[in-house]
Amino acid sequence: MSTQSNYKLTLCPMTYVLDILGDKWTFLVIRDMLFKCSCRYQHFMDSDEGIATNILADRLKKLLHHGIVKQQKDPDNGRKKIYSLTQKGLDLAPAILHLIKWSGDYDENTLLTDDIKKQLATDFDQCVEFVLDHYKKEHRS
Amino acid sequence: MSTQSNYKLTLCPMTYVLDILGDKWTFLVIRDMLFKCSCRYQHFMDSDEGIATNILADRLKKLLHHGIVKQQKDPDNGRKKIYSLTQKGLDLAPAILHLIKWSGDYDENTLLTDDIKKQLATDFDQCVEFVLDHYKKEHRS
DNA sequence: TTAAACACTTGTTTTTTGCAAGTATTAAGT
DNA sequence: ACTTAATACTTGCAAAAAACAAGTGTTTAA
Repeated sequence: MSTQSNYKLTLCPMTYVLDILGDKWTFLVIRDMLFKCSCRYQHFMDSDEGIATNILADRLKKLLHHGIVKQQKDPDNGRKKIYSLTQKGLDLAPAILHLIKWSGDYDENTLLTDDIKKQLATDFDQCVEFVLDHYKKEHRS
Repeated sequence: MSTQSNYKLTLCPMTYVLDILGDKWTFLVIRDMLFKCSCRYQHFMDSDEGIATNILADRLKKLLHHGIVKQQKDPDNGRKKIYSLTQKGLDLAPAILHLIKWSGDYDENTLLTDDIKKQLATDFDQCVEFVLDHYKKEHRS
């Protein structure tokens, strides 16, 4: 970062990020897709955090509109819709994983194991790779 | 990440993160501290996004309570309070910078220069270092 | 000792969320 | 073909949170 002088001006705008992600439920929907392989409406509804159905519908619409999530019909059952992450959505993985790492460092009731905390600390990029590979594997079958 | 089997169970909990950061204004306060060297109430109030005073007071209280921000009296002027980030707060820098990088990749109206985008793409860790060094430098003077 | 700067608080309106119930579309069974 | 059920939502209403406007307490400078 050579142009030290004006990094304040150029680095700080977050409107785009916050318009899309500045909301707990949006984050949780993406988390469910990335880590729990949720891909259907009911999966998100069943999540522990208990999202309301109108909020879920709203957030999915927003995520579709922003091209973070895509939707398709289940070829085996036309009643079902399958939601999945686009590349744009997958590119959020490092940021989300960083937040998870952070919570592992500071939440005294974290559910992260010492093993995983250690891997996040020493091989962060590899952890991201692992998560993405795992996601792609699930979405081929 | 060797324990492939149950990473879903162990990686996904984000309650701690979202209780603290699952809110647009909290994020903006931290952003202002990290990138704009805001350290006083009025700085945050003056931010472009236009936070309301009661919301700002609430979020600062929350951030103090969670140990992300600390508060001290200005030795030169007892009317002023100086807010600054703790190590816990500074440790959010990589996650926030990742989100900024992401917005640079996908926001067609991004304010990030090509130069900075390139540096974020090729030397992400160095960018984090730079931001943290810059912060520490400002908070010594 | 008065006035003004700074960091808030309080009260009210508006917006968003959470909850419960209902609806539209597709599919499966008879 | 017709009924029933599954899935993915929508709608209406009460409660919570945010936005807006105004006021307050403390410190300091004149």
